[in-house]
Amino acid sequence: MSPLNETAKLSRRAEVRRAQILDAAAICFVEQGFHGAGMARIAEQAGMSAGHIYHYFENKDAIIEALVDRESELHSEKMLGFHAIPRDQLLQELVERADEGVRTQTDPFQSALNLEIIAEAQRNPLIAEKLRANDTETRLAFQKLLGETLGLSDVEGRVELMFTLFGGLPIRILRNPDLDREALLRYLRKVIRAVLAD
Amino acid sequence: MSPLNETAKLSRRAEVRRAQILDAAAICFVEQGFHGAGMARIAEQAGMSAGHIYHYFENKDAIIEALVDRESELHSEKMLGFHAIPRDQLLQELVERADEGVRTQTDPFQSALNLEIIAEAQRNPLIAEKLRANDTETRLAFQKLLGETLGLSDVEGRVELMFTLFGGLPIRILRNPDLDREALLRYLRKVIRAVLAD
DNA sequence: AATGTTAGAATGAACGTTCGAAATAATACT
DNA sequence: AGTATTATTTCGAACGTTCATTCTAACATT
Repeated sequence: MSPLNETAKLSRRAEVRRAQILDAAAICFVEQGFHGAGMARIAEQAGMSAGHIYHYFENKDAIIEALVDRESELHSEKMLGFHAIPRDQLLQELVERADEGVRTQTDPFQSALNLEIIAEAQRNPLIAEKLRANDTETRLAFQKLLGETLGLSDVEGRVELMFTLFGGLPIRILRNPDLDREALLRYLRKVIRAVLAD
Repeated sequence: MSPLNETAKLSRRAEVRRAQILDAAAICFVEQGFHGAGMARIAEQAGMSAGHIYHYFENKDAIIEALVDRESELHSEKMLGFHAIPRDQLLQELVERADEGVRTQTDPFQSALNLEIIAEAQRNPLIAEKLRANDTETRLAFQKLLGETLGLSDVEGRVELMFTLFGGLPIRILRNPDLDREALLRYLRKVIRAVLAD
């Protein structure tokens, strides 16, 4: 075995463990909140002792930081995926994918985790910075998409409106769990067309 | 002094004290979150001892409950205010008052407090119920407004979209503190017209 | 004097974190 | 190959701190 192989194996092992902890932490944070979830509870969910978590994360804060990084990456990937769509199908695709966005953003687990991260960002400057960096990245990418591919002007306002709308869905589903997604979608599609039309 | 007068005076006194505590708690919750803010810190901000707060509130949970009640009432009043507008001015008014809504919902203190309440609602069923009751009340009132005053059909979807949009602003301002409110407003007004048109 | 009001120390529970030892895996040596 | 040695992983008990809450006694007001 080459040293490279060994290190890679060890790293992979550690990565699996880290992912295990992050999965457990996500569940606990959703159920009890970041401050409500104790390390003991997270450890139990991850199937290891509390003390052992500290071999993979410096402290509790580091766990939520890693969790935010992981979520940010997923979010970025989704957003950057739009760039692969040919320009003559883009508007149509955006309208049609609206319901996928609604489904994701109103998913009980995902929306709860999003809100938990948002709440933490309010008093943890590092988390806030991570969210803002991710927002800037995806916002500029979407602006570029609307400007270059669809040839729109005044892209800042259009993107802010779309981001406000989809970003607001987790709160919406919390305030009205019986939300009629289809009724909302009818007007959401109308809004997308109105905002992304010249 | 009549007993009535005495009781009224005492009640008023107690009400002032309660309001003092709620004001202090709101500040602390915004700064450190519900779980991060200690009773000692709240007491200091309110200008009294920690133990004394328990003469006005049974426990810490009761404070946030009262705070949510107070915010809900303010929210309801604002929403119900639209009913006083004559029908031929309503659409115009709604479009024009959009910037007032944006200002309120993106105000640093107010939006932070809103998000704090949202976060607490995620794991405190009583708070969640209060938010949902308030949402149902204001949602139905707004649906009635659109249906009866503007004569619109399919009001559920229209209202859900508008509520998602304004409700999403606190998250938006957190993710992008440099949000260009004017740019957003240009499209927000467009959306209001598109959603509230027949 | 009596009743209502306040302060702040005391209490007990919960939590994040540390630590030393036990178990397990990996490596070296005969 | 089989044993000895070293390294790594894992555990769970112990520590120190923090925090909500209670309690007792002092203070003010009527």
